[in-house]
Formats: sequence, structure tokens, C-alpha cells
Amino acid sequence: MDYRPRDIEKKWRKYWVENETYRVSNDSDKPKFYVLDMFPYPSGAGLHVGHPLGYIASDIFARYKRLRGFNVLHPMGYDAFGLPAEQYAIQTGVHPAVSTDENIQRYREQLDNIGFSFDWSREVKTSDPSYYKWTQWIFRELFEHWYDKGQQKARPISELIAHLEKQGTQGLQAAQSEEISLSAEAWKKMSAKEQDTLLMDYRLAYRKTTYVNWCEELGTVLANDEVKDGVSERGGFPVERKPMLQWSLRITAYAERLLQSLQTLEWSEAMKKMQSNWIGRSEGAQVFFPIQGHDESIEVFTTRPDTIFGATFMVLAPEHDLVESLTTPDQRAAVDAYLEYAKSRSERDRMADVKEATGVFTGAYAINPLTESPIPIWLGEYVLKDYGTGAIMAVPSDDDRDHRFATKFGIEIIEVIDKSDYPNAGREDKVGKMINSGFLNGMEVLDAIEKTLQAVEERGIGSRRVNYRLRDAIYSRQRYWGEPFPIVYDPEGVAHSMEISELPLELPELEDFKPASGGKSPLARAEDWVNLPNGWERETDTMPGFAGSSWYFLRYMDAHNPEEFASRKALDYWQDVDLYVGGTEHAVGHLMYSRFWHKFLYDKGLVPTDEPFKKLINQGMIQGVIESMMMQKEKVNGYNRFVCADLAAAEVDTEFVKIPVHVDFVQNYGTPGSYMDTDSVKHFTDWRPEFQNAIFECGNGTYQNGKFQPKGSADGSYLMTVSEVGKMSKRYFNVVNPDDVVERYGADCFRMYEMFLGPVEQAKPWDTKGIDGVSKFLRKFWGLFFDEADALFVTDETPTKGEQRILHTCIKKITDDIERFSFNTCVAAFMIATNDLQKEKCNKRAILEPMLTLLAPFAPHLTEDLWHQLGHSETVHNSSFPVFDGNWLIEDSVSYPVSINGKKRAMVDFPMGTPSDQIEKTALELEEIKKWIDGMTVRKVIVVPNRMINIVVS
RNA sequence: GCCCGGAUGGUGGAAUUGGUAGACACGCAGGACUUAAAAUCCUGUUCCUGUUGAGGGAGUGCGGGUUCGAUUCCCGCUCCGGGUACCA
Repeated sequence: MDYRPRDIEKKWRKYWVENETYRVSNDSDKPKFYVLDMFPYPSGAGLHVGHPLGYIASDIFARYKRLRGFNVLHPMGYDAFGLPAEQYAIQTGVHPAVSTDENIQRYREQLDNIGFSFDWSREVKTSDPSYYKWTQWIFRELFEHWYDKGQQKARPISELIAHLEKQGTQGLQAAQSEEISLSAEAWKKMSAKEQDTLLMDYRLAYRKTTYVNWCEELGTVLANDEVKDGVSERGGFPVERKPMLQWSLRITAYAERLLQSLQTLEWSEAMKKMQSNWIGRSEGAQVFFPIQGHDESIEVFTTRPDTIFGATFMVLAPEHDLVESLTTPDQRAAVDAYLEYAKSRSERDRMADVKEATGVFTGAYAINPLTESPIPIWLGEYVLKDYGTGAIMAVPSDDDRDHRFATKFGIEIIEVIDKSDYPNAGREDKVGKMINSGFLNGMEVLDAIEKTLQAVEERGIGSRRVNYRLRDAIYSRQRYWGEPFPIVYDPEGVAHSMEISELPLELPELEDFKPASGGKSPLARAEDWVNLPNGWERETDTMPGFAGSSWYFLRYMDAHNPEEFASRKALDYWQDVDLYVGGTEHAVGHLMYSRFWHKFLYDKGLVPTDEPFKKLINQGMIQGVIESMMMQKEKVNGYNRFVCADLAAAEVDTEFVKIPVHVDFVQNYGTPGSYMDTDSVKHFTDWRPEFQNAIFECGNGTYQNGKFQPKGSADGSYLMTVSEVGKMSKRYFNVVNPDDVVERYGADCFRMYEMFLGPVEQAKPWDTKGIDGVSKFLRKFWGLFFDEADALFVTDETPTKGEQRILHTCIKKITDDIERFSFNTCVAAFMIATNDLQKEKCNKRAILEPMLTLLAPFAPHLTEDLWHQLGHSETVHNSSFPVFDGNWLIEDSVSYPVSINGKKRAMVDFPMGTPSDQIEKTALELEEIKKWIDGMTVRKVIVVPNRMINIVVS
């Protein structure tokens, strides 16, 4: 019987669906294991061969765990809200729900084609009201809670109100936007609106005016990680800073816990580092600098309190609250001009010229609290409103930016650290001895920091303080295709959360998805929906992309529960995700927000664990080969002119642009010798008719309008192209669809080839060339079960020791390698075992059957087919993984390499357990060894039992 | 700039605790089968040197170090990939 992947794969996929083979129960005596893939956004482009890499790895692991006796949860679903569908709707009028569903269907077909073991009965979709009901519900919970820094947990807002009524803000340790001090009487006297505003300072989901990344083109606000280099990540449109009233989530309340519990996670160090950098904890001091002639003082945060004697000026952010009152009349004009300038500067401008200091003097002076000398107060855009206190004490002697500023504006610089003992130390290095610093003189920097902290606290001019770079997450989007906020405003403008019984609040139907006027969401146009009969109004913003994906892994545990986001029983059984597989691009976005939400739910006692994802594996990107031709920028006599890459390099004065070419047209693509022959050029001009009359010039001659004019005896075009490795994308014409590979080689082959390409975590270019090796292997493996006449031929004879050794070597290797996520070496091990068994002409059931189970996670279809051919009526995927027996691997003898000074010179066999001294003696007497030690002195002989022998001579 | 990764044959990669560098594949070369081709199978394939054979030398980005022994550990560089940035 021939191996025909197309037939058997279809057959068994149908069988698995009909038999609900991958359906998982929440009721099981088996230990649980939760394997999760990162939520895909179903884009219109469908899957390319890079996407399934992680899914294949996790599928292998899930199937392996199942065979090892675990009850494995391995679900899949869709992050279905998002900008692209909405942009598409604006362009075409197709409702985002419709295009999203089409895309999902396409994804599903592509995923099904690869033979994954997902339990599709648990599929979730974030845009489904039965799902986003619970996204809204969690938001509502966040709105109804504040964070108690004393107890280190979230508490209900009602308890905060009770506290305020009883004793005002006294004794309150809360995470908040601005520190407030208030008496109980003052609280009680406040209007409802005033109380609402005050509570917003505490709520975990709150509304306030923030400077946001406003993108005019998209008509919406973007999160920091949706902005790259000052333009929107999607579409590349300009982004500017704009103050707007926005919903935010107080993730900063959890900064310390998010940082601390990173240590408990099995994530790559790189990943943890990225998160801890993002949180950006720094220890230092909060110090108050009195202002000359004012009651107020300026609060700064510094990590270098030791340098305070060198603080010769202060700098405030242009947006700082005190700017108005500090500015003196004669500086007024200059300050106003600077503020005008600062406002015009977008984030992008600021980034562009980081090196150039700008600023203006306010005319006011502060008093350095330690030197007691007056120091000038400046404004400068290098000080950021949102970081620390929005004001700094500037120490030009020990800070590069302060130094640049002081040099430019002629401000005094006092050296406070003698670094003569550290000739290589830079300005900001924390080394050296204190000078010109009063009571600190003579101390080492680190001691001086501690001493200053003490002094600052003793004198009551400040205190120790920990600062975080992490900012609260802006949670409003002025879009249609997202979760509506479960918030209504009364006529006073006070925000109220909707009753749980009123959820889900569904999106209203709209005809037109363009943003409404005044930077408002398209929802504002659904007046019937916005305006409630009682005169109240709905919030018209919607939630951002990360809302639905911040908790989806919990919903899979109990995907259709209408009463709760997941039942207590399901949560207690599944606990958390044991293995999470996905790309690094979510390092600080999704992974940070999910951890934050999870900790909040944990505080509420709603989930049993403090962290959602125990182990994380990051799959590398599969890249594509990008082939381009060099085209002269200017047309020549009205024709486009393409030239060979070599010629283009020689014509230094001519400007060229790279025109990407479909890789299929290019000969030897992906190599330095890639080129377009005459046929390729013809294909190209057929494909891109706008270049029909173009000139194609190479060393061999010139091609135009279907004719090749050779130079000399050349017989065709040899137009060199430029090869690069990069993103697989439509615009480079290098996208490879997994469906095409599966059609040609079968899903089992595709799965194994993706794994064989290299370590999962490493980025690598896709190249179909090597796939034949895997395809041959699968045929060979199949062939083990059949005789020359292609009839099934498997016997019940007792296997030989050699056959057992092949099997058990393979079991050990596969088990070890799956456990350490080394799937490429697994494939190699299967190849070795198959080659060896073929040589032995092994057809014993006792060997071949365990081999099937071993291979089942990798090649689920082929193994299922052979398993049934062997007479089983149950699926191979519910059989049990073969047990390794080390006894079969015990050898009678060991081959030792014999080295002279670490270089291998001979091999010699010894019976197992030969004593070292005898090994040493025999080794020294070997013919091949003697000639190396003749005339030399043997200094030492090292014998590592069962490993090697090294003879040291001189 | 700072923080992480990485660099091994013509190519993808292997070497798990410091112990035989190049497993397993691709490609290439030669051979078998075939009228022929495809498919399949066999042999060879790090480089240099050696007419064959045997042998010898070099070799894991570069330069040094530790060690009997280094792809693996340490120090200093180069290049590539990713993250991040007036962060006080």
C-alpha cells in the first residue's frame, strides 16, 4: 500500500470530528495540563507558513502530554475586534462583523488543514456579545475598585467611601493619580459631581484628562505601543500629543507586584528583562526645593541624592503646574514664546533632535536645601510631565543632559565627585569620592547616597521614594469595532456603572463607520442608543484591542457559561496556563495587561493563582526571501530602465529604487547568485503590465518588448537581483500559504518540516528546498509496515536486542527533547530510528507499535492510519506513550577515543566496567599511540570512565 | 547610548554537565536499477596538503586567557537580529 497523505489525512480528520477525539472534559481524575497559543487576530490576508510554527509546537506538546496521561486543555479562538476590519468597513461599507466572520472562516479552514488537536467546542471570539459581556463585567469591577497600598490589594469603592466619610483621607494608603488630603467634613460637603471627580483619582478604571497619542488620520487615540517612531503602527500616520478626557486603567498600582512575581515565572530572561525595563523601577529620593518669595516648593525625584551639592539649577517640564505662578514679569514674554514652541512639538519632533537642548529661564529662583544657595528655575522640554514629578534638580557635573543644558545656557557647573581613581568612568557612573559637598566630602558615592537619604529625611526636606516608569494604560478608543463601555452619565456628568443584569451592552447597528465630529467615536452618531429615556447618556468610546485578550485564557476553561466568566469549579480545576506559546511582539503589551487583570481577579478571590502564564515559549519569526530588481529612478527616453544589481552598484551617480519581484520568477532565489533569465523577465512583464515596455539591462545584453539583444555570444538575460531576508508579506510577493504546502506534501510532512527547520525560538527564513528530506522520511517510515508487494507485513515475533535498542534510544531522545522543546532534534531522532530499523528489516509489532505512539504527536494522520491498520479500533491519540527501559541500552563494551594533548588519535574498545588503570595501560601500548609518545615524556594520563582518554605528553 | 539574543561546512542545523566538532537533512558528485526519465537505493562530501593508499596540518566570527582538554567558562573586540530611550 502506498503512502497517500491526501487521502488518509482527510479521512482521519473527519474521524476525529465525528468521534469528538479532542473534546476535553472539566471533569477528570487525571492531572490537568493547559497548553495555550496566543490569540490570533484574523486578518484578511489569512495564515502564511510563519504563523503555524508556534501552533505546531504547542500541538505536539499538547498531544504528548495527553499520551502521558494528562487531561489537556488546548483551545483556540479569535481576537476579533480591531482596527483593520473597521478601516475596511470605512472603505467598503462592509460591516466589520461580516468581514471578521469571513476572515475567521478562512483561518479555521487553514488551521483545520494542519491537523491540530484543538477542542473547538470551546472556541471564543472577543466580538461575540456573550464573550464581551464578561469583558465589560471585568471593566465594571475595575471601575468599582481602588487599590489599598497598605494591604497590597484591590478593595471595593464602597469601602473607600466609608473611609472618607469617617476620617477623610487620613490613614489612607491608596494608589492614585495625585495625592489628595481631605477631611471627612470636606468630603461630605462635596457635590455628587465633585465626589465623582475625587473618586476617579482612586478607581482602578478611571477617567481623566491625559495627554494622549492622537492620530488624526485614524480619528483615534493610540496606546504607546501602537505608536512607532512617532507614527501609527498600523497605517503609518502622524501622531500628535493632545489633551483629552480618557478612560485609563491604573496598572501602576500593581507595578511592584508585576515586577516581583516575574521571578516566579519560567519565561526567558530576555522576556522578563523587557518587562522589568518597561516597569522601570528606580530607587531614590523625593526632595522639596523651596522657591524664593513663594509659599510653594518644587518636588523633584532623583536617583542621585549624593550630587545635590552640585545641583546648580532646576528644570520644570513646560506643562508643569507651577510654571504660571513662577514666571516673573520680565521673563513672561520669553516663557510664553517657549510654551508656544513646546506645544507645537510632536512626539516625533522631540525624538528627532534629542541632542539639542532647548529651554527658557522663568526668572524665579529656588533654594538648594543643602547648600542654601539660590539656583535658577528653567523650563526645558527634556523634562517630561508624566515621569517622576515633572521637575528635576539639575546636576550638570554628573548628568549628560544637564551638562548639555548648562553648557548651552551658561549655567554654573560645580564638580562634586573626584573620579581621578577611575580614569575610564563616564559622567554618570556612580564611582569616585565626594568633593565640594559639605558633610559628604571624602565619602564614596554609594555611601554618600545613603548618607544624603538619611540627611534629607532628618531635615524633613524629603524622603526615600521608589519611582516607576510604567504609566497607566489609556483605555478609550474613538472607534466602532470594540467593546462598548458599561458606563452611563447622569445629567450632572457623573459616571455610573451599568447593572450586571443589563450586560452585555451590545454595539448599536451603524451604516457609516467613520469617526464622528470632534474626535468622537462613530457610536456618538447612534443617537437613539446614546440618549437614554431618563435623560442619561451612554459612553461613546469603545475599549482597546487588549481588552478582550487580557482574560480570554480564563474563558476557555468554561467557554459557554452564561452566569459567570467561568465557574469556580472550572477555574479551580484548570488553575492557570502551564505552557503559553507566542511571539515576542506581545512582550510588554498583552503579557503585561493580562498579568495585571489576573492579579486584580486574584485579589477579588475570583481566580486561584496570582499569575496566569507559568511557562512561556517564544517562537521565532519565519522570514521570507525578498528579491528585488534595481530600477533607475528616472525614466530613460520615456522607458523604465531595470539594470543588473552589479551594474547598478557600478553606476554610483545614478539613483535606483528596489522593485520587489515575485520570488517564483527568480532563478537561484535567496542566494548571492540570484538572477532573472529571459523567461523570468517575460513572466515579470506579463505580471506587471505597467513595465511592459521597460528596458532590462545586464552584462549579457538588453531585453525589451519580448526581445533579447545579446552582447557577443551570450544566449539570454542574466539580470542579477538583490536578495534579502525579511518579513513575509504581500508587498514583497513572498508569502507562502500553508495550504499549498499541505496540498503537495501532506499536513504531517508540513508539520514535521516546520519543526525540522531549526529551534522553535529562533528566527529563520522559509525555504521549501529541504522539505523532500522529511517527505522521504515519512515514506520510509510508512514502508516499515509493508512488504515488497506493498501488503501490510507486521509480525508478533520477539524483537532482537538490537531492535529494542533502536526503539529505546528513540523513546529516550524524544521524551527528553519534547520536554526541552527541542523539536528539530526529535525529527532527526525519528529519521535515525527509521533508517536503523529499515537496515534491520524490522517488522515486529512490539517495535513498530510503540514507534507509532512516539510519532503520533508529530504526524497525527499517518500514525492514526497505520494504528488502525494494525487492528486497533480506538484512536492512537488516546493510547499511552511508550515507557523507556534503560536496560536495553546497556552496552557490553565502550569505545574510547584516545587523545594526545586533547587531539583524537585512536579509538579503542573496552569491556564495560574495565578499571581505569588497565584502560590507561592498554591505551599507552596501542600502535597508533606509541608513535606519538616515542621520544616524548608522558606527563599525565586522564581517563574519564565511559567517555574518553587523554594522554598529556611533552 | 543602554539591555537581551546570536555568529559552527556550499545551505538549514546537531553536539543536554567542559570530554570523539559537523548528528540529521538539503545540495552537490559518482554509481545501481531503467531504452530513457522520474522515483528509489548505494557510496562520497569541513578546508588545506598528500599523484593512489596511508598519513599530516588547520578548523566553531576576531584577539587573548583559564584547563590535561573549550563550540561550551572568563576578558576584550567585530558584525547581525530584537527590545528600549531626553526616564531624572
